[in-house]
Amino acid sequence: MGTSQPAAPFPRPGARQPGQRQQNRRGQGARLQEEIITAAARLLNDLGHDAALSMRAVARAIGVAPTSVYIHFPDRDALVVMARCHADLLAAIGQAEESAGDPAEALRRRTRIHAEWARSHPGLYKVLHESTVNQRAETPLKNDMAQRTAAAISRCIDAGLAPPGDPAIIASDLRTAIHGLVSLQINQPQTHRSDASEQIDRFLAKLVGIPPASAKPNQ
Amino acid sequence: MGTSQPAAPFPRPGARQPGQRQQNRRGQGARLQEEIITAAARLLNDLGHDAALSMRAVARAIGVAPTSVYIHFPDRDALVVMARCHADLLAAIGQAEESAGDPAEALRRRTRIHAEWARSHPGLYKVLHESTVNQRAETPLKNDMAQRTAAAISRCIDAGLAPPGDPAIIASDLRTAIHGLVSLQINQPQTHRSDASEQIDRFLAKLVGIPPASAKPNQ
DNA sequence: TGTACATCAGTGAACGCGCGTTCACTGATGTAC
DNA sequence: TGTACATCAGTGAACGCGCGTTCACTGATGTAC
Repeated sequence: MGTSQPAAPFPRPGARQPGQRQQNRRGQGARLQEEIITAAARLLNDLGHDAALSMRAVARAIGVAPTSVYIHFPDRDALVVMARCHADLLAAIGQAEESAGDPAEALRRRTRIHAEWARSHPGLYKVLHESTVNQRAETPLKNDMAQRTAAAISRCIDAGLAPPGDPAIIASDLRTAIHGLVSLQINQPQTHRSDASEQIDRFLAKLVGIPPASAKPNQ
Repeated sequence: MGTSQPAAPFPRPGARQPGQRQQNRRGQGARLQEEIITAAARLLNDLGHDAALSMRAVARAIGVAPTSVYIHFPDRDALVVMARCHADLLAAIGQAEESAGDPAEALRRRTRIHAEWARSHPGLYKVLHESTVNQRAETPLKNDMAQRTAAAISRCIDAGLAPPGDPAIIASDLRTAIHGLVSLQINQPQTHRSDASEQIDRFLAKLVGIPPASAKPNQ
C-alpha cells in the first residue's frame, strides 16, 4: 500500500460549515445535484450501510436545507443509486491492465486493484455488495465485471499461461474467493490483517493455475 | 436442500399479539430474559443488520412494555450480543462430522453444513460477519471455528487424503473462499443461484487437494 | 389463622431526538416590451 | 434606458413517526411474626 493505491474519487474532508455555501448562479442549478451525489457517496462510504444514509444528513453535509435535496431527488431511495462507483472502479482496473506485460500479469493486476479499491472504499464496497441497494440495481455492472474477468482469464489460457478450462467457471471461483478475502478484510480487520497479497497469489495459483511472479526484483 | 438442512433454532412465526402474554410467576423472571434473547435473534435474522434492531421492536415482538426490556438489558448494545448463534452452528457441524466415514468426507460435510447454515440464517450470518457487532465481540468463537477447520484439514493430510501443506494457511484459504460463496449467495441471490454444491467441491479440490467424492450413488 | 410488609415482575406516560416529507414562501436574476 | 414579469435556486416551519431512555407507579405473591 502507500502511494500506489488508486486515487480516491470521493473527497474525505469533513462536513461543510453551515452558511459557508452560496447559492448557485442561475442556470447552474445542476451543480447542487452533483454536490448531492458526491456527498451521498462519501456518506455511504463513511457509514457503510444504505439504511444509515438520510436526506437530512446529505443536506447537512453540503450546508443546504433538507428541502433542497428534494429538488433533485424525489425521495430517499433515489439518492441511493450509485452507478458511478462502479464506473470509477472499472476505470482504475482498465488503467492497471494497460501497463501489464502479459495476460497473466494483467489478470494479477486486475485482481489486486479490485482488492485495493475495496480496501480503500470499505463503506462503498459494503453498500455495493452487502446492502439492500445491490439487490435493486447494479447487476448489469456486476455482470460486466464478471465478463471482463472471464475474458482476462481466457486470454491467459489462450496465451498458454494458464491450463485450459472454462473461463466463466474459473472467473466465478476467483471472484468468489477474492470477494471473500475483501469481505473478511473489511469486516474483520483485526483477524484478517496483512497477508492479502500472498493470499491473492495463492488464489491465482490454485484456482486459475497462474504461478506467482517468479522474477520479482526484491524478496 | 429440502429435508436435510439443519433444524432452525430460532422460531419463524410472526410477532405475538399484544395482551396475549401473561406475567411470569414469581421467581421465573429470568424467562423474560430468555424470550428477549430469542426475539432479538429472530429480529436480527429478519432484519439482517444490528442497527435495525430496536428495544421497542423486541418488546413489541414479545408483547411486553419497552421498559420491561431494560429490566434485563441495560441498553440497546447489550441486546446485540449473540454468542448462542455460534454455539448452535458449532453443534450442527459437530453432528455432521461425526457421521462421516473418513477425514476428507468429514471436511466436506463440515464445509457444506457451514454453507447451509449460512443459507438458512442469512440475516444472522450477515449480522455475525458484516455488522458492527462482529467487530466488538465474537472473535474467540471465530478463532475456534478457524482452528477446527485447520484441524480437520490436518487430519486429511495425515491420512494421506490431501497433499501436504500448512493446515492453517489452507484452512484460511478455504474459509475465505467459502465465506465469499456464502456472502454472494446471501447478498446477490439473483446472480449466484444454485451451483453452491459444485463450487464447494471445486474449492475443496483446488484449495485443499481433495477430489470430489467419486463413489456417488447417483449422478 | 390473620395481617403487615417486602419483593417480584412488570406497566404507562413522558422527555427529546432525528428522520422523511409537504407546504407556502423568498430573493436574486434574466427577459420581453 | 426603464420596468414589469417570469423563472430559477433555493429556504423555514411544520406534520407525524419510531426511537432510546427515564420516572414514578401497580398489582400479585411470598414471608415474618
